[in-house]
Amino acid sequence: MSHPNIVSTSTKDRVFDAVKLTGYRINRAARNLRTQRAHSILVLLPDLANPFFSNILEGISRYLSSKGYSMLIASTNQVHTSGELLVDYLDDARADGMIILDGGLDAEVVKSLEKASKAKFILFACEWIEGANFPSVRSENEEGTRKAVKHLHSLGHRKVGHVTGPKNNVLAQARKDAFICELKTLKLELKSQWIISGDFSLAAGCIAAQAWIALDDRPTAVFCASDQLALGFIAELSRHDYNVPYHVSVMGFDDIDFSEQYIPSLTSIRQDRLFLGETAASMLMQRIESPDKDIHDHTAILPVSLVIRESTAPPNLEKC
Amino acid sequence: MSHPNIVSTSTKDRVFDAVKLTGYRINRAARNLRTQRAHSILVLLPDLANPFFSNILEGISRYLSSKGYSMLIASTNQVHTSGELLVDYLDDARADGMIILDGGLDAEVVKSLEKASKAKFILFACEWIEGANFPSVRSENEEGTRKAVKHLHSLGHRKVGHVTGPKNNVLAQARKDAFICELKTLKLELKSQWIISGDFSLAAGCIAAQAWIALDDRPTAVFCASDQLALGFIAELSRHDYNVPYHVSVMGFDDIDFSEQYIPSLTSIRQDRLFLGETAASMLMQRIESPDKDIHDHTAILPVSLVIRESTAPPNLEKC
DNA sequence: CTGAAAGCGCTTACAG
DNA sequence: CTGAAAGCGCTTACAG
Repeated sequence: MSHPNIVSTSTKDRVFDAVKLTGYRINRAARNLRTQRAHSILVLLPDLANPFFSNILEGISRYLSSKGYSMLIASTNQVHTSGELLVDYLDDARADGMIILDGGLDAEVVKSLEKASKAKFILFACEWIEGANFPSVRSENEEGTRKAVKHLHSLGHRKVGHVTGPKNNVLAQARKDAFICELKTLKLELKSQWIISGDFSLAAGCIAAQAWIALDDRPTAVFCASDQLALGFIAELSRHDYNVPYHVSVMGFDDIDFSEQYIPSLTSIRQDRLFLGETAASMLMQRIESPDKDIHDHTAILPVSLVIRESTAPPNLEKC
Repeated sequence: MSHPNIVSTSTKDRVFDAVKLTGYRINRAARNLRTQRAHSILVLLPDLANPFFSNILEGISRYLSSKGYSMLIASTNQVHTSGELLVDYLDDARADGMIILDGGLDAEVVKSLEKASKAKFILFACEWIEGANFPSVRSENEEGTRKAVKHLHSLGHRKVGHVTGPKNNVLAQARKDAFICELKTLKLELKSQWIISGDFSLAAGCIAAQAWIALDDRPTAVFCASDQLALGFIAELSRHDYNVPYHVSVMGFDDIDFSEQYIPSLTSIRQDRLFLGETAASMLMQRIESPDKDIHDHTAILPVSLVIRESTAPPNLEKC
């Protein structure tokens, strides 16, 4: 049955008839043991409860199931708290490879992954580890940030602020650096208090809004490092009777589903998370299925696009 | 190593020393083959991209990893489109059991699951199949609906509408039936056009809002079968310059993260999805680990609670 | 092209 | 309490 084309037609028919008759189902545990393949890969999320990852999972799962592979899921917290080692998934033959969506792994864990016997089959998606040499798939964070700042600039904003993601997060860092860089390119002023620290969450967006309200000299537009930040920011402003985009324009990054339905709907930078998942899965599968081939596509950077909605508008100079 | 307590201490030490020295890792494929257990369970979602399920997954995953089990994920669409059979996961020894979060499976698929050799290890969570005999875990849909209607009634609303979930969905049906029933109990009027068909999505909420706007005699409060519906409903009303709760009170069901941050924040019926996931996993594991024991807890119904926020208020009679 | 044998790495029962 | 043997159900190489 593994190689149906090398036997005669009559034998093939007899075999397939017998399969139907007896209801034979292959036993994957036996096959996995014999082939030394788990025929499954592990996807590691920072936090299973975060809906941001749903679409990426969908993309990964689609690709894997088309190749007959299963998708195992774990979250960083759990692996740590349960005392399991991440590298065990590879070493104990539970998974043939790993897609890691968490760039915030402990240095110690990263080290153990780097020297794992199956280190070649570890790939980062969305986030990545600065300094480590794992292949990765990510969005155009810099270009997306430039698009955001340019959009606000083209609306007439000259005082633009930024709410960052969590300190030490690679995405947050990349977006913040690109933000500062683009402001310089456009020769826009940047006061240090216009950069407000956050952490990608709704709650952090609320706190950032309070910081914005407390400023003497407020930016007329704010680029948030995630949509959730932006949504929380807008919500808190609204509670203090500030209107978006009338008093301040607000942008996010990600374009999650809710952004379109929020009031006001949110201008954002769209990442195609489904495609990101599919790309990650296909890159990893390529390595697993042809382990000897030298593969050159080490980092895939996927395009993002500006989605203009109601939360950004020309600055309302009289009010600011 | 499977039974460390039946050997002498000295032997035990020698074994564990050797394990450390050689870096021995158990091969799970071999263990799975020998024990005839996959040590993993499959979670089937209707749609991986739907963030509603994230917290349930987190709950399931926590419980499973505490028992040394892995979590496999698939979505109904994919299983169908890839031509795989759902029942194969059980039959080919990939999974020891299944938690199904989709009550909308084809009758044919349900039938194949019912006569599966491992049918005892299939459990429904959140949704369920009317007429089938699988164990299930669900929230108090009826009681939650009663709490919602009572809340609106106690605010003074006498004309209460409902936006339903998808036709044929068990949750939608349960909530709609309970809604009609509670209105009768409270002796409230119910016009047939006050029940608006939806499908749990943001987009359906928008369409339902248009239907509400088009009514001659509008309900002063609307109970939506999901938070996403309610959020879409509010968004669309806002685009037509209707204010919630001033022109109409709106409630949801689920209490998803965004509901707290929406403008206005959403009054809802809270389901503890994390706990639901943990309960489902624990019920299933009990069956898997003691297959001979007769287990009586066939259906677990978990409590829900009313969360009052800004989207509901006393009716504004002059405006309606 | 076909059939029988070996072996993947465990666990379990059994003999000593 | 300890050690050696059998076997889970496949796949792969090998002999016919």
